[in-house]
Amino acid sequence: MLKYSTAYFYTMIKVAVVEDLDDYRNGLVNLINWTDGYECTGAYATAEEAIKELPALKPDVALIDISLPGKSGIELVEYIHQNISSILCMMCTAYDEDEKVFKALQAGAYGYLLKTTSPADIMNAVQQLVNGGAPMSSDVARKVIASFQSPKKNNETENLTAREKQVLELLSKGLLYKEIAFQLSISIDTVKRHCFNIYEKLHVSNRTEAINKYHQH
Amino acid sequence: MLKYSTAYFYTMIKVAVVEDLDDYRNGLVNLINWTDGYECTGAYATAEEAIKELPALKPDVALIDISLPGKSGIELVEYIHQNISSILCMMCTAYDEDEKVFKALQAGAYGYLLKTTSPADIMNAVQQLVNGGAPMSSDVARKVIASFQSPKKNNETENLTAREKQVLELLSKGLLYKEIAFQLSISIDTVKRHCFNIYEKLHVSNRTEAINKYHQH
DNA sequence: TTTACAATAGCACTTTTGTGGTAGAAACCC
DNA sequence: GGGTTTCTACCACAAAAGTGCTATTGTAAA
Repeated sequence: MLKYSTAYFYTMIKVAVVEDLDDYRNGLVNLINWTDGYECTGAYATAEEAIKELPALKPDVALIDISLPGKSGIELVEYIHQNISSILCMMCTAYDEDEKVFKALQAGAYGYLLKTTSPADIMNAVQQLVNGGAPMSSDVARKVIASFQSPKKNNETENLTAREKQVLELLSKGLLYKEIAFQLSISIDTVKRHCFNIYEKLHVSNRTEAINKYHQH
Repeated sequence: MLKYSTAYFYTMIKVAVVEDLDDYRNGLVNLINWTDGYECTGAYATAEEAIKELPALKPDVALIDISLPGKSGIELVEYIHQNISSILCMMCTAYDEDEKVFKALQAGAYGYLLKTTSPADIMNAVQQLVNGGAPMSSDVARKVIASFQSPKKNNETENLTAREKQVLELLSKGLLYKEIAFQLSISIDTVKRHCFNIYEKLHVSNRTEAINKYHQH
């Protein structure tokens, strides 16, 4: 490797692999090391092993099997996303695991590969990931979008007057009546009145329920 | 059209176009009508015109320019998503409008086209949309995923015991102390105690603030 | 010009919350 | 075994929230 320039070495993209099937894991490791500009800095059969070493190695990318024995790939992604967020996670999955893929993305992955993907396409996907993309199939993308779209607004909150919405907004920040009164330069009793009206309009009976309706969830 | 079989007619995918540039709009209309299996059921220069006719026509797909004069394409998507949710919206956009595209997706679109896209690829994208996909570029997909991923959990909430988390969960639903007590089969005073401890650990002083910390925001 | 509604405010009262103290039983860790 | 933490529970009190009245003002709609 050092035969080539050291400058080249420094731009190497470091990839780790977490996969329980020995053959597939070794295949990935070889593929990565054989590809110009990439090096495999770690290969693990379980999430537990990976968690021990990844924090020190900090690879750029981690290829993670979605269904690892023991601690699952999804749990591993969650751990990495929460604790070593510089690592970009890509899931490796068999067919028909849409639900799992979705959960993995939610947990912190940015893409996934089918295990049937060709070596060239695997490295394309990794490259895409590093370049700020999110390699995934179109139907998974649709699911992701659907879940991120703002939920349909409840008509009920639209019945609120501007002032009531303002009060509700402050209410949702956890302010007391007297604090809201101070902020809006009105009396506590008026704030109470607004809240009372808000609760009636939203058909709820306390601030928490009102806030929940307001935030839709 | 009816020259061909009527069965064929019934499976036609209906596409509407909302685009202010006459040439581009007409180009899309022709492209759609020339493509087997598709028909254009409406072409509008503004969102306002579209809103008048779309509820009755209910096309399968709407191609919408993202920056329409007057009511924007994003507002139109929002309207459609809220009111005629059977229509799949795809945005048409020039370059460098990532932010707008992102907002359009959030408002209810499921994909987007660059205006430089070739006729064949446009119809591919429409097909993808109808088949449950979400045609978009990889970097927009990444943005979408990033915003949908569960935010990093606050360390503070991790200090809570299992029971405290359970209480906080119920608290966040708007339940009263006595309701929580009933659900957990413990006394009201114990619930109060748990809440008191929760507030201390989270450094807050009422349920709303605790819930806000819990939900991270 | 009525009518309707929004915003304001006060008062009285009940219920719910939040704070403080104490304390026993069970589980877990050195 | 001894120490620590967690869950449980009771009491008392202060603070805040919620409910039910009434009432004035300004503004917008019919």
